[in-house]
Amino acid sequence: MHTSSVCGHSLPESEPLLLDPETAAQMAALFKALSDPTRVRIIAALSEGEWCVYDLAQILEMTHSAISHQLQTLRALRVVRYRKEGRHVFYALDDEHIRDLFQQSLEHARHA
Amino acid sequence: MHTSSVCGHSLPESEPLLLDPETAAQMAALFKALSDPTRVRIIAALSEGEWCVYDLAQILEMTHSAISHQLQTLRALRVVRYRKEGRHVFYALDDEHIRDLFQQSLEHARHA
DNA sequence: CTAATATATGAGTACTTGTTCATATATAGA
DNA sequence: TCTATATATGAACAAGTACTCATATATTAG
Repeated sequence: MHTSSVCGHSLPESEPLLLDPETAAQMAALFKALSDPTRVRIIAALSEGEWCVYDLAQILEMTHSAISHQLQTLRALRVVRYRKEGRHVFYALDDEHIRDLFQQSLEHARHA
Repeated sequence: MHTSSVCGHSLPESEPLLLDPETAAQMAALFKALSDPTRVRIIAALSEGEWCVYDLAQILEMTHSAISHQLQTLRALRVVRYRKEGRHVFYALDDEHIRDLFQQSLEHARHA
């Protein structure tokens, strides 16, 4: 009978160890923004400056619709912000943290 | 007639700007490891030390099967390594970079 | 005004994913 | 050996996702 086996290892009793589900979900949502190749490429482009949907579609060689859908996803995640100028809508990174995560993992990918 | 509009903005010609699809896919795969709340909580626990499947299931209050399936996913992504000891299989973080990404986003989540 | 351009968005669809359930394998203890 | 324990794994299923296509909206040019 044992309700909290530790397989012979000792639990650090004062430590959190278990992330509360809410924080875990929040972190997972952030990483989800970067868990798709198209969004990674969009963020790569936006880390150089702001771009309109039209140019992003050309740069990534994808349809405007596909890009626009992904941008709505990134907007919902508060990763990007936008600015209207005439017929164009310019998108830019809104969250500095995303840029850090992106850069850090880019360096890792490049010599891994 | 224009095949490379820049919406009035100038392209930094010497810059990459566009991430090659292969690198983008590689980065997306890494972030995918952290894009699920269950995996985030597993990684949170493993960042404190190694744990066997049995204990992880108790800590997260989930079935052994669900935990085991996720661990196979993390193994495939080379995020965790394992060590057999008797009936138990102890898992630990294999990739130091994951710990960095995890810690960085945890700090962000905690005062965001 | 009309026509063209830039973007947004809903529906549809193929694909992926996270879990449960049942079952299989492996090790330890009696 | 037989039984209980620890983990792994395949099938099934519901939910989510990334795209295409068609269409809608908004702005500019003529």
